[in-house]
Formats: sequence, C-alpha cells, structure tokens
Amino acid sequence: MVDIIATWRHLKKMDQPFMYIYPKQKKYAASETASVSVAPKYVYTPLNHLKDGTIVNLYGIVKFFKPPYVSKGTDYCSVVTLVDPSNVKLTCTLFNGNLDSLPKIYKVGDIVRFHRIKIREYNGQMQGITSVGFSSLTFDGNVGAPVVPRASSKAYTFMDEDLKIIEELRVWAASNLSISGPAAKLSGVQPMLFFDLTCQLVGKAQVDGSSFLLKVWDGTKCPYPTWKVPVEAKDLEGDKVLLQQLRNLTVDILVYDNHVQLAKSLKIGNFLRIYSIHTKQASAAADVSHIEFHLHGGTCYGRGIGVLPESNPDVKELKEFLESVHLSDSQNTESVSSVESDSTSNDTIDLESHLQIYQQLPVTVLTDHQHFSNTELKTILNSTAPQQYRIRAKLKNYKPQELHQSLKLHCSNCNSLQEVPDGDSFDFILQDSAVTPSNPELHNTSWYDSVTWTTQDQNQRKITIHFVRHDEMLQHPEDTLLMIEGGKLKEVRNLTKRFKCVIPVRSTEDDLELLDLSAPFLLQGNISYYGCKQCSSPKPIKNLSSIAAEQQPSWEPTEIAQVLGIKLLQYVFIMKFTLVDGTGALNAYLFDYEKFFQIPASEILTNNFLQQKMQMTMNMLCPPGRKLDDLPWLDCFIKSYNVRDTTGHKVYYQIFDTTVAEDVI
DNA sequence: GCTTAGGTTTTG
Repeated sequence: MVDIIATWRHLKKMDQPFMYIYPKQKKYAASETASVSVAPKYVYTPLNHLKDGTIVNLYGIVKFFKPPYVSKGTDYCSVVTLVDPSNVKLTCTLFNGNLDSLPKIYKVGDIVRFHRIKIREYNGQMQGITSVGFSSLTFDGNVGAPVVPRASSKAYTFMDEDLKIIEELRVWAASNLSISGPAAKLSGVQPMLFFDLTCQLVGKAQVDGSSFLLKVWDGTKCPYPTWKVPVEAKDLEGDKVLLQQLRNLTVDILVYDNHVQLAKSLKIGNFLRIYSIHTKQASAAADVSHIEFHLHGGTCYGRGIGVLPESNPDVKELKEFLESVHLSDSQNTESVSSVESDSTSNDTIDLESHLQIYQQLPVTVLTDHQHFSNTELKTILNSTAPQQYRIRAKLKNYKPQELHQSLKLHCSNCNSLQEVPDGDSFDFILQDSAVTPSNPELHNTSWYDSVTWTTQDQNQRKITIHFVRHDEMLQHPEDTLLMIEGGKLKEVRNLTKRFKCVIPVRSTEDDLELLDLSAPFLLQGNISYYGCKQCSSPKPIKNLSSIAAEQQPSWEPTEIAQVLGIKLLQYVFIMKFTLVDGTGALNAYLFDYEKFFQIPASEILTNNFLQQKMQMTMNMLCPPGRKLDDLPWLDCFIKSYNVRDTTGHKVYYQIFDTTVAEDVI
C-alpha cells in the first residue's frame, strides 16, 4: 500500500527512531541458529472469532477506555473497549501492579495491539482479561500520523505486517467510526456538561479526606467566573510566583474519592488529561453565579486522570501555546493587573436597568454612512428610486417566521437563488455514483495515494479513498484533502470529522470526476459546498494537484472551486422586514451572508448554538406579543431600486451596511 | 495472596 510508503517518508522526515526490537526469548532460541535472532510469528484473532477460555493476540481500535486507576485490590485497573472491522466489540479488564505495564491509551481512536490476552465469557459476552505475560502496544489512530509504538514492555516485536495492519485499521476507522471533534479548551467550556481537558498542573492541595484540589491551566481563559476552592496558602504545593501570575488563567478542579490517591502522586508541571470533568453551575448566596469543576468519584464514562508524556503531540502543541501565552503575559503584566483590579468587585448591573438601556438604544446600528440623517418612511415611499437612506424604524413583522426557511444558496454570477438540498438527496447521488466501479488505473498517481477496502456489511461495497499528498507526503489528517469513491453519506460525514476536505468523486476512463452538482462538490467540517449548475463548467480533477503543490495548501473552498471550474454557491439569509416609523410602512429585504446577524449563514445548518442565537436576536428585534409602542428602534441603511418586468414596474428596498448591535446578542 | 472490575456520569 502506497499509504505505508507515505508514512515511511513521514517518519524519515520527522526523524523519529523506528524500533525493531526482537525478544530474546529462550523458548524460541532452540529452533533458531545461534547468531540470528528471529521474531516469532504472531497470529492475530479478529474480534468476531474469539473463543471462551483461549489466550490470543489481537488488534483493535479503542472505542472506550478508563485510564488506569487504583482498584480496590492490589493493582491498577484499566478497562478498554475495542472494535475492529468485524464490527464486534470486546471489553477488556486489565490489571497490573505497575502503571507502565498497562496500555498507554490517551484518546478514543488509538489503536492497540494486545499479546497474550485471555478471553472469557462473562454475562453472555466475550471479555478480555490480563493473563500471564500480557503486553500491549498503542498507536495514534490517525491516517498519516507517524507509527510510533507506545509499549508496555521494553522488548517487543514490530514487523512490516504490523505496520500494514495499523494502516488498514486507521483507514477503516476514519470512515467507519465517528470520533469526537476537537478537544475542549477552558475558553470553550459550557456549564452542566462533562468534558476532557488537556492541561498542565500548576498547583495542588489536599482539601479533606475525600477531596483533593488540582490547579491547572491550558492557556485559554474560561469565559465564566470560576470557583476558587478555599485552601490555605501553606497547604498549596506549587510555584508561588507562577500561581500568582497565572491566577486568572488557572481553574480549580476538585477531585474526589478514588481519584485522590492518583492526584496526590502527580508532579507540579505534569501534563495531564483529565477525563469527564463535570462543569457545575452554582451560585453562592449574595455573589454572582460561577462555574465549578468536579472530577467526581467512580470511573463511569472513563472518569479519571492520565499523565501525558512530553513526547505526546497534543502536549507538544499545548507546551508551545503555553509558552506563547507566557511571553505575551510578561509583556503586559502591568496593564492586565490594573484592568483586573478595577473590575474585580461590584461589576454586576441589575437586569432591569440592562433592559431599560436596551429599550432606549437602537438594536441595530449602521456600519457606515453615519453622516446621513434620518429620513421618514413616508418621504421614502413618495420618492423615486434608486436612492439610499438612513432610517429609524420598528420591526413590526418579518418573514419567514420559521427562520430555517430564510437560508438559501445564492449564485453571485447568475444571481439565482435555490433551496439548500437535504442530506437524503446527497445520499441518493452517492449511492447512484457507487454503481460506477473505481478505475484501478487511476489509483496511486504522482499526487495522491489510494486505498481500497470492502465493507463488512451484506452489500460488500468497495470504497476507495485517494489521499492527496503535499510535498510528496501525507499531511496531518486535519490538513489533508481526500477524494472518496463508493462511500455512503455516513462514511463521507465521518471522514469530514477527521480530514480537512472531502471531495466525492467517481471514475471515468481517464480521470476522476465530480458527481452531479446537486450534491456538494466539497465538504469541509460541517459545511457542504455546492456549485451552480448553470454557471459551472467542471475541469479535470488533476487541477487540484496545483494547489497541493503550493507551499502551504490552505484548501480554501473558493480556490478549490476555481481550479475545478465550479462557480461556488454562497449560503445567505433572505428575509423580508416590515418596518414602521409612524409615518408609513415599507417592506425591506435583508440579504445577509454574515454581516447583519454576525452569524455565518454557511454554518447555521449544523450549529444549534447559532440557530438559537439567531432566534434570540429576532426576539430582541421584534419581541413577540409586544405592543408597537414597546418595540425597540432599529437604525438601518436601505437602498431603493427599480424592478421592471412584464407585469409592470415596482420599487423594492434592501437593507445593507447594517448590523445587530453588539450588546443585543 | 491470586482479588481488583466486569463501561453508561455526582449530587461533595
């Protein structure tokens, strides 16, 4: 597989040592010549072929895990649930008195190789459990990432076959398992949720018999006031100067019960991943509400603490970021602290006075043309078009009331508007195109590597993925563009979670080609990009190689569209506002990509938060059930224009250079 | 000496 070659290139460039360590096991020595040590041939059992009472070797992708924790017996325990392309799951219960002898799993999606694991039946299901001589290797599960084993023992085998298995499992997982999005940061925490945090330990303290305090930071600032656990300074372990410097960036995490023992053993400066922290919103009496971070007792949902080594890629990234925060901080220490001392107390404004301010100030504002004075609507209605006006009016009504109906796709070339196609029609086009078999002659070219596999379901579909290389190598998955043939909607969506760009294609005799333009020609993250059927004239796919050859391909949708001959459709909100000011009423159209609502129209379909934000904004501009007198004022800039057609002549109005006021949202 | 946990959130 060319994929492997790419990984090798990656390894060479990364200059990472690749280990082939053969065990010096006596029981094999008898059958070997004295001078040559040859590794035993290991056989790996797929998860759907496990039998009660056997001891086997196996590979699997981590679907769930509990980081090692102190059991009630004598050992550390780690529970790991694996899955493999047979789609069978296996939960393993692993014990060892030595923390390092348990698998070094850091995230769901890691790939593990277990040797000598005992299979037993428990509650009607197969279960894995450590047996004598159990050992493990753990690998990053991302396609294209360096293959560096994290071993539980000093000596282990690693052969070409192992590399091949890992590559295959990575590709299978990329399109068949949904993995969670980017890791949470403190700046992105939300109350009443559970999340995993990658952070550095700055301070720690025993609080009482069953709880222990960890002060940590990740370089970002939590947007909510955070809870500070009262502990005496003398009980707090950590660099006093650093604790003081970072006091506004660290958060207090209180860990309970079984986690206390592990927390105690942590060293200041350790990089940690704390799994399933609970953010609890609480309001201490007579104070503003704040957010509390708890690591509750027990190990449900993988709750626990893991120490990450400094070699971990996430740690390397975090370290760099923390260093940059430190630098910028030391430059502004004075200004930061003076601002903070001003705002530490009594900055609460009661809600009622907030509302009064809102009612006086306009809820929308102009982004330009401030020198214009207001024109009454009556005057505008009696004037000829085209002209531009500044107005102050109230929003009496708007359409559509169902906000999702306001989202359209717009072609700036032919000025056409169309509905956003739904997922079903995309899936239909994908299924339709899957009938065309992938042309092997188009696999593995100078600018992409191809991988094909057969699905495990009844249909035994063949799926081919072409990974576009940059600088002759695969990039990190989050920077990689890939093309897929034969995938279903679910698989395409899964791939978009892990890779930068996904382009669905099908084979012709001499090139890959885009599917019907009723389907998105490109998927990036949550956004599906469409092309205008009228204005596009698709060009050869190999034009993409020119972007891949750029120094740092950014894979911008506009650039991709351009080289592929696609006229990109843009997501836009279209609404009709009925505005009144006491002198008259006029209907003005809002045509907004992002500026008015400060919500990218392209992102709203897949973002509940943005949908709520838009609904709340409309509720502020036009509060339901309110009398006309009590509606807020809108400052808007509008233009009038003429439309002449067979039925006659009409004047229309459009809102522009206007945005929702900052304090409204 | 041969258990521990056996995924599915605490309630501080």
